[in-house]
Amino acid sequence: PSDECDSVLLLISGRVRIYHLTGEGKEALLAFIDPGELFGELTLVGQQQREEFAETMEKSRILKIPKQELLALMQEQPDMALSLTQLIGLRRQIFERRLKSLMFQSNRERLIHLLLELAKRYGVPHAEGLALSVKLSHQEMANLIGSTRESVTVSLSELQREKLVRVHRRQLILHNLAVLQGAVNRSSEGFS
Amino acid sequence: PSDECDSVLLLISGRVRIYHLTGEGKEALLAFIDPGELFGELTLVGQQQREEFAETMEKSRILKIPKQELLALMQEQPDMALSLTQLIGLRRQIFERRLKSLMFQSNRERLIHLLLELAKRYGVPHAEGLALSVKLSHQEMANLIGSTRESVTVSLSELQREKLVRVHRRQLILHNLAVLQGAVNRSSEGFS
DNA sequence: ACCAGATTGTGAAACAGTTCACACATTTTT
DNA sequence: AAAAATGTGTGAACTGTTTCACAATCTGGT
Repeated sequence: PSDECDSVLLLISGRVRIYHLTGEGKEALLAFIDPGELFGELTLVGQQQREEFAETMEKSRILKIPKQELLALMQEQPDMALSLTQLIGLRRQIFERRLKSLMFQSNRERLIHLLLELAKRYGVPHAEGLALSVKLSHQEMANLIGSTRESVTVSLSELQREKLVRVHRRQLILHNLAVLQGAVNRSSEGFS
Repeated sequence: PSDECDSVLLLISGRVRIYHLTGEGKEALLAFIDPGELFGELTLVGQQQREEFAETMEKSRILKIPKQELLALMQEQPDMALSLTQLIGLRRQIFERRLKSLMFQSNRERLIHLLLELAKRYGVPHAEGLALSVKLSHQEMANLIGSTRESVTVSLSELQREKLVRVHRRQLILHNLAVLQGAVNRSSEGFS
């Protein structure tokens, strides 16, 4: 934050974490950026100052795109404008869902919600279910769901005991997507 | 939700609440829509099904804009596309901030954060500070910050005792914006 | 000005989650 | 293959928040 704010960033290779630091030094993890993804895109909608930190997690190559150029491009190419709108909107949906999950759900439910979101993005087929192609520490998961390392450890072992999840060598495998879904929704499956 | 999803809504007059129901019947209040504001706009970014409920809080007039028409308009008028992007992005920022606030802040801090956000949107000058032009019950505030009615009552009276806030006849007056800000930020005021 | 309904204040008990502290295991470095 | 660093498991004490229950108070409608 407090950095200039006149460009959008495109990650070419590597990995970036977007996070925010709390007063008490806790870290609220907001997003991971994967290669080919844009970030810092809210500068386009008039954000004057960045609100969070971005940090590379490994050696990364980043392309800086001046805001003005991108705005000009959007003017000329309606399709470009549309895709950017979609990008922003899609991420907004993700934040909205996380917000709902955080508002009234228990620690365990929030963890399940996280696993399901990760599955959408990083899920790869696997003999025993769906494997996640990212390796996160309990601490990182805690930072994603607004909880503590210890609580994640507990909830996660609980899920393992219930055979809903397995952890092999730091890799997560979700066994029963349907049951996990059910454990989180319990309502909202809409019936008008 | 589970309703058709091929149009964006524009509120002409009245008031709308956007909310989500938890499994245990709790209500997560996501947003208020005021006259002149769009809602249900995420259908533009490919949302196939609505994820939350929208309910009028008073007699309201609503204009339904078919998604196709709006998309066509965006193609023709780049400015239109841009404003829509901005709308979506602006609201995303609000959700992001709420998320951060929810992640690791206490009940009291979340309430303060809410008051400050409300001040931005509904604040009107007042002899003793800034008055909010909306009247919310404690229950509604609780539903906005993912807490309970009783906790809001307690935190709010605490703030009154500290002379940071006053409630007149259901109307909130914030006395000391700066102190309230400080009570919530405590960090993140960026120093690069 | 009244009454009915909604909203607010408050305290005791229960609970979920955090914190702290330390043992144990796994991964990475040299 | 050690050694160092990082990550995980677990229990006891503590804390903040929720829940429940009820009294007190506002507020809008007639």
